[in-house]
Amino acid sequence: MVEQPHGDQGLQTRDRILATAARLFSENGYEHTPLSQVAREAQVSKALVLWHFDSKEALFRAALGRTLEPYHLDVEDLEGLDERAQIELLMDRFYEFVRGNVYSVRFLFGLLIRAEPKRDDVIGKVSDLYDLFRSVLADIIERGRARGLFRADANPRLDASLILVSLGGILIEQLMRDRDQSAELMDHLKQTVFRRLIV
Amino acid sequence: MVEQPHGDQGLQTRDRILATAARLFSENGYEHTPLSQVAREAQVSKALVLWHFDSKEALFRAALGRTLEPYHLDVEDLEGLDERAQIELLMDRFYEFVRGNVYSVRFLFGLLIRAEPKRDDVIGKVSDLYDLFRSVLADIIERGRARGLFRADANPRLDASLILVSLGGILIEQLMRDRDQSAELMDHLKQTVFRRLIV
DNA sequence: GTCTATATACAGATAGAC
DNA sequence: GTCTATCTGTATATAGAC
Repeated sequence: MVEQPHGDQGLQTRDRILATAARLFSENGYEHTPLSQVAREAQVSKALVLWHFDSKEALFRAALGRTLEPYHLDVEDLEGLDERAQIELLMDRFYEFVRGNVYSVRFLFGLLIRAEPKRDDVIGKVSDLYDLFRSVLADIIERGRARGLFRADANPRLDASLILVSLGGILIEQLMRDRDQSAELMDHLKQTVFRRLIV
Repeated sequence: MVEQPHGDQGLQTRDRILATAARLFSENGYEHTPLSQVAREAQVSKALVLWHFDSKEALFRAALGRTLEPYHLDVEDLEGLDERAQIELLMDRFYEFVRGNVYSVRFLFGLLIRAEPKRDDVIGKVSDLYDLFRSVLADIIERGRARGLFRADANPRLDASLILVSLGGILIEQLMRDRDQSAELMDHLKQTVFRRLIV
């Protein structure tokens, strides 16, 4: 896509369109968000939306970038904690992130699970994040084992994966069902994890 | 919807339309399945589809019923097995069912996770199945504990829930990612579960 | 019951004035 | 940059012949 030169007014408007699109795509999905709605809620005409972004698909990609911005894994503040506390912190962070980004998580999930258009774009990004999370967890488990804090028969790769899929399962339980027992389940998962890991 | 009287030919055709719709909705979702495609692949006209089913939505509901037919939980053959084997059998059955019904699972999942039309219809059915599965698991754990096979500190309700969400997590991992490590993870989950439960 | 032909609505996208 | 007006395609649904 070619970036036209914009004045201040243009940037402002373009940004408002983008923010509106990101919100609507997150809330209602690509299919259920007509350009007319984006235009209306951004208080511009359809034609202007398509002037800034060449097509609905281009708009989607741009909005996706914005939606994914808060998705990253911050590991800097893990230092100084023992391995158990590190794992616990990561699990809590995952949980809180999901709770704080329900709309976009639901949206991305829909993209990944369905045959929605252009899921290939996002699948790489989310996959990378997932793999990063897992490898960070596995490294922590490995270190804990080397230090003698965790059991010798801990399996860093599989234990990390199991923690992740369990977190994922709690997340979808939370996304799909009314009655939210996720806090209780999180506690129980932690107990189970550490009972398995800790010597 | 009013059921018109049909002759043999009508029933046959109606059934073919229904089967085609169920397959296409499962494969591509409601939004990506125009009536024209249903009609073409069922080798009838669009008008006939709408003669048998009053609207696309009515067709969807009818097809959904058919899609959900294989979704049930058979617990009769659990008798005679000890509690560990019962749990293992249920986990395997869940796993195999998902692998054998990828399309419809993916479809239902999409319905549940997204704001697709009429998800309320299906959510009850799937929710019931989920609750049934969990209560069956919880009962087995409770019995195993009473028998002294499982640890006294086993928590039937939470342990059952954790098994279920972990299974669910493995399932989505399997649905979303290319590299399929689900068999390995299933094994590891079982080990972890029984290490936690067994005395 | 099944068809062809058509009505109606709305989507994404373009043309051209300002 | 931003608009109004319009094009074009395709969707669901209906009318009416057979």
